[in-house]
Amino acid sequence: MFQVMTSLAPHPPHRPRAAAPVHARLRDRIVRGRLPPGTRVTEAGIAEDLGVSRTPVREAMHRLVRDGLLVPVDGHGGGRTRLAVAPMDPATLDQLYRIAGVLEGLAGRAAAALPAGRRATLARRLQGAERAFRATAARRPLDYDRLFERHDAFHRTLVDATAGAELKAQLDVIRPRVDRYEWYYAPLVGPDFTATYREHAAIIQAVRSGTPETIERAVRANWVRGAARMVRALAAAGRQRSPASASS
Amino acid sequence: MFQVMTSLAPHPPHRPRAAAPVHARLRDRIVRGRLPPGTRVTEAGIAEDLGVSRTPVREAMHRLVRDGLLVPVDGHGGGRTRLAVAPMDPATLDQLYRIAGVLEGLAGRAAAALPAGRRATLARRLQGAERAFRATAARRPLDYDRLFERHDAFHRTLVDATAGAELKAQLDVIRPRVDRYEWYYAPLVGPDFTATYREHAAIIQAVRSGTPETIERAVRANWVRGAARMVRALAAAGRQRSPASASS
DNA sequence: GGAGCTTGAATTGTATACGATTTTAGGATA
DNA sequence: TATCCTAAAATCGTATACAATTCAAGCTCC
Repeated sequence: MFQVMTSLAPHPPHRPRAAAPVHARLRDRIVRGRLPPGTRVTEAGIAEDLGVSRTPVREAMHRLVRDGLLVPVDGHGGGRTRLAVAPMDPATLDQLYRIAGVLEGLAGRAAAALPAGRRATLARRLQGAERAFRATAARRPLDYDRLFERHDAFHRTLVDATAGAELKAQLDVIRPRVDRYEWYYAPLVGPDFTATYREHAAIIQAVRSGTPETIERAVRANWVRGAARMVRALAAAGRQRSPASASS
Repeated sequence: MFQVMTSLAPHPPHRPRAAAPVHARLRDRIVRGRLPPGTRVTEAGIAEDLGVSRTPVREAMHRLVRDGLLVPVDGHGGGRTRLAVAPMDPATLDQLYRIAGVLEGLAGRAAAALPAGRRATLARRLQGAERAFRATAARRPLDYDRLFERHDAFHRTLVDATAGAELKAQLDVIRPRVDRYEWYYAPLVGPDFTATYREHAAIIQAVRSGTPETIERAVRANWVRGAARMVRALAAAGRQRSPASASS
């Protein structure tokens, strides 16, 4: 009887839309690593933690399963589904980034069909987003939180201007997972981002005056090569840790 | 007290997994057109109709929103979300098919990386699926239900053999919507499917001995041209109905 | 001392009660 | 007759109760 409204509004006996905030908070916790891969998550636990009943938590957890951030765990044959934070591995990373690449590539193609004025505007906006990204990447100490936002903003600028509602929705489905890998492993890839600069510049140039194929190729290359960089950095970090773990 | 167990098992007081069947049944009703676009759907109505409580219905409806088969309707500013069966229009059709094209194209690329034996097996299986498709398409009267299954089987054969789990999941997200358009408009496109035969043959040939790019192009062309055929047939049907509606 | 069984705790899935807000129908009035 | 106001119905979001199943620990028996 005492855990009601421990977290939100002052006293309203009715809190509309608790499910959305719960989903957002849980998603962020997973994406930012506060809930590491493999962590078991229970409805009652989260409900008590966030001060709401199981109902909205349940809804949020089902959405997170669809987002690919929670996965059913255990064989436990015909029983109910126990959930845990989805694992992370290089193979999944590669798949995810290729998917993001073809989807965003498809969005990019549409830039070539834009009227000249809007196309130029888009190129200018991308240039601005890229300038902000580079500025943040050049700062020391490196603020990876802000850098993540800037990088996201660059890609969103392109997608918002070119993708239809269906494509945006489709991109929204994988974005949380992609974001999680970005959040975890960007520090391993940095602090040198010249390869990213080059690829972003190619995208901007293609948007400015390229064919649909040129734009698509540039966008896809950025994602595929980004994944490769990340996998390489991951393997390097693993090699570094490997001997240490053998000695201890 | 009397509407309990009006529909399912003999007497089990507990029906595990009511949500999944509800989702499946509702999805099929929408895909097959028994719930036409624009139909308003309420939790209580479906619950009574299927003989379960609102809870699993609510879960199913939320999934259907994510599937894009139900959409929030009405402005009604800050209120709750009223749901209706999503509308259908040529622009959405085009977007969806392009998305399916790039995703399945990405899957197809992986066929080129298969060991020679499995690659040949896949080509043979595709050939078999295509043969079954053509046989069904040649029968009169045309059984569009069966034809739908055969067509689906061809594409599934490719995807199952080449796509990773992430890509399959991504394809599952748009499949219901694509299926709905197929179901509604395939009869308008038929009964001549020679263009589809040609494109499928190109896919099989590319899978047999093409480069990743060749395969991807063939798969994408099939989807993009399929959408174009459907939009054209739709416009033709509209032109036919248009004068009639003006006269009546 | 070890293996199998039994009981209890934990957890999910479903049903239902309740509150709040929007929509809509009906009536009164200008 | 049209419009505005009022009240009731409809509907969604949340909380909670209950059923059922699984997992684990402890106990008994060989």
